[in-house]
Amino acid sequence: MTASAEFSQRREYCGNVLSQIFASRGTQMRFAPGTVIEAQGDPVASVYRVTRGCVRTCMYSVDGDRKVLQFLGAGDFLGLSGNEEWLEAQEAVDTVVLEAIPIEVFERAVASAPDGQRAIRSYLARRVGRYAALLVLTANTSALDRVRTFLQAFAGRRGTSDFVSLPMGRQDIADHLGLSMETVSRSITTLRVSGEIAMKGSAFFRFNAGSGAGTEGALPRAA
Amino acid sequence: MTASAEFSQRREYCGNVLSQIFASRGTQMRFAPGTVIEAQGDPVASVYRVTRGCVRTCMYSVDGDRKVLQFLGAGDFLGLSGNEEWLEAQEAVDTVVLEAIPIEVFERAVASAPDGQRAIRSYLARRVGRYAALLVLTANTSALDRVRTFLQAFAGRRGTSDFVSLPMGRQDIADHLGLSMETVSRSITTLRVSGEIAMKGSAFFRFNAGSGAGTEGALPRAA
DNA sequence: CGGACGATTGACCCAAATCAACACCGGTGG
DNA sequence: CCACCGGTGTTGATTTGGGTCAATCGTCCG
Repeated sequence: MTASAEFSQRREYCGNVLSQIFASRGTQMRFAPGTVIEAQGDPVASVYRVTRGCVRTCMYSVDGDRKVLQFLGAGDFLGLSGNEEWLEAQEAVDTVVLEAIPIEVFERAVASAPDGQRAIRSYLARRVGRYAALLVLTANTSALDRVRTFLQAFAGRRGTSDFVSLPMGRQDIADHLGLSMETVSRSITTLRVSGEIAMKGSAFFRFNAGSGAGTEGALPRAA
Repeated sequence: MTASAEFSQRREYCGNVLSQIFASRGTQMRFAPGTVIEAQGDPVASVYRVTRGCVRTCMYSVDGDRKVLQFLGAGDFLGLSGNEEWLEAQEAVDTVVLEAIPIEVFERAVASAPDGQRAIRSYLARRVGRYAALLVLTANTSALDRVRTFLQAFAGRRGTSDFVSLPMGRQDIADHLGLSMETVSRSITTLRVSGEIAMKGSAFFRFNAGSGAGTEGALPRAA
C-alpha cells in the first residue's frame, strides 16, 4: 500500500462555480493557530472557503478521543453538506484566513447558479472518496506505510521538488492516522534515516529522488 | 465509545423524493450471494435502490486488501455520487433484489423533481457522516467495543426485541471493523458469555435486556 | 538565561494478529 | 441412512507491532 489518493483530487470541476460565489460574496475572517472555527454540534450559520492556512476537521467522541478526519488547505470548503449542525469540528492548525458567507445567502446563490447543486454534489462525492481512502489506509497498513502515504499525499498537493511545510504537529498526524504521537515520530525518523525523506527542522520535509520505492497510486483515482 | 450512529440514520428527508423516482422508473434485478453488482473502477451506467437483501460496499487496494466500508439494506441507494466510475465495489452479501435505473434517466428525473438535487446532497452528507463515524470507531476503540457497537448499530436498524439476522460472515465484519476474523469471533463469544447478547446459531443475535451497559449514543446524530 | 512546549528516543508491555487445530453444518453421493 | 467433504466458525498457542510510560533534547521566546 503506497497511495496518494487522499489529497490528490482536482478542484477544477466544482471549484470554479463555488469559488466565484465566495469571491463575490465572501467576508474575510482570520483565526489564530489552535482556535476553533466551528465546534461539533453547533448550528451551521455560515459556510467557508479556505484562503490561507491549514484547517483540521475533527470529530470528538464522548470519551474525549479525537479523530482528525482531514486537513484542508487553500481552496477547500467548509459546511457544504447541508446539515443543520456541524457534524465535525473545524479548527485552525496555523493562522487561517477564510472567506465566510451566511448560509442563506450561499444557498440562494447556489440555487440560482446553473451548476451550483451539481458542484456541491461533486464536492461531497470527493469527500466521500477522501474518507474512504483514509479508511483503507487506516485499516490494513503498517505505521510506516501510513506515515509515508500521508507525507506523499501532503507533498503531492504542492510543488514536490523543494521542502514542504508540515503545519500540523505530530499529535495531529497521529490522530489522523490512528497512531500514537511517538509512533509517528519514530516512523518519520525511520524514513529520514533510511534516506527516503529529508527533514529541515521538524516541520519541513522533502522526498529524496533516489529511493523512489513507489509513487504509483494504489487506490483508484477519486471523483 | 458505545455508539450506534452508523446505521441509525433517518431516511425520511431525502428518501421519499428519490424512492418515488425508483418506484416509478426502476427495473427489478436479482443477485446471488457473493456476486459482484458493480466492480471498482467500472463506469457508472445505472443507479440502484436496494429492495431486499444486504449489499456490502468494498474498496480493494493493489495488495488485494479489502475494506468493507458499509453494509446497505432495503431503502439504501447505490451510485448517487455523480462520479464517472464506481469508486467502490458493490457486492451482494445474501440474495439481493435491486431496482435499477439508467443513469441518464435518473439524472433527468432528479433535475425535474423539485427537491431532487437537495435529496441527493442530503444522502451524500449522510454517507460522509457514516464514514466519519466508522473512522472514529476504528481509530480509538478496542476490538470488543467495535464489535459491540457494530451489533448495536445493526440491531438498531430493525426491531430490537427479537433475534436479528446477521447476513454477512465473520470475515466481512472483520474487514469492516479493521480486525481479524478470529478477533471478531472471540469478541462475539465474549459478549455471549458475559450475557450481553444471545446467539441463535452463528447468524442470529439479540441484545439481552438486563446488561444494558450503554444504549446512549456516543457520536452525534448524523442528521 | 530559563521556562515551556513539542519532538525524539528508550524500555517495557499488551491487545490483537498470526498460525494452527478442531468443531459444526449443510450438501452430495454411495 | 450414513460417510465424506468443503466451507465457515470457534478455540488455543505464540508472536509482534505499536501503545504506554518516562526521560531527554531542542528550540522558540519572553
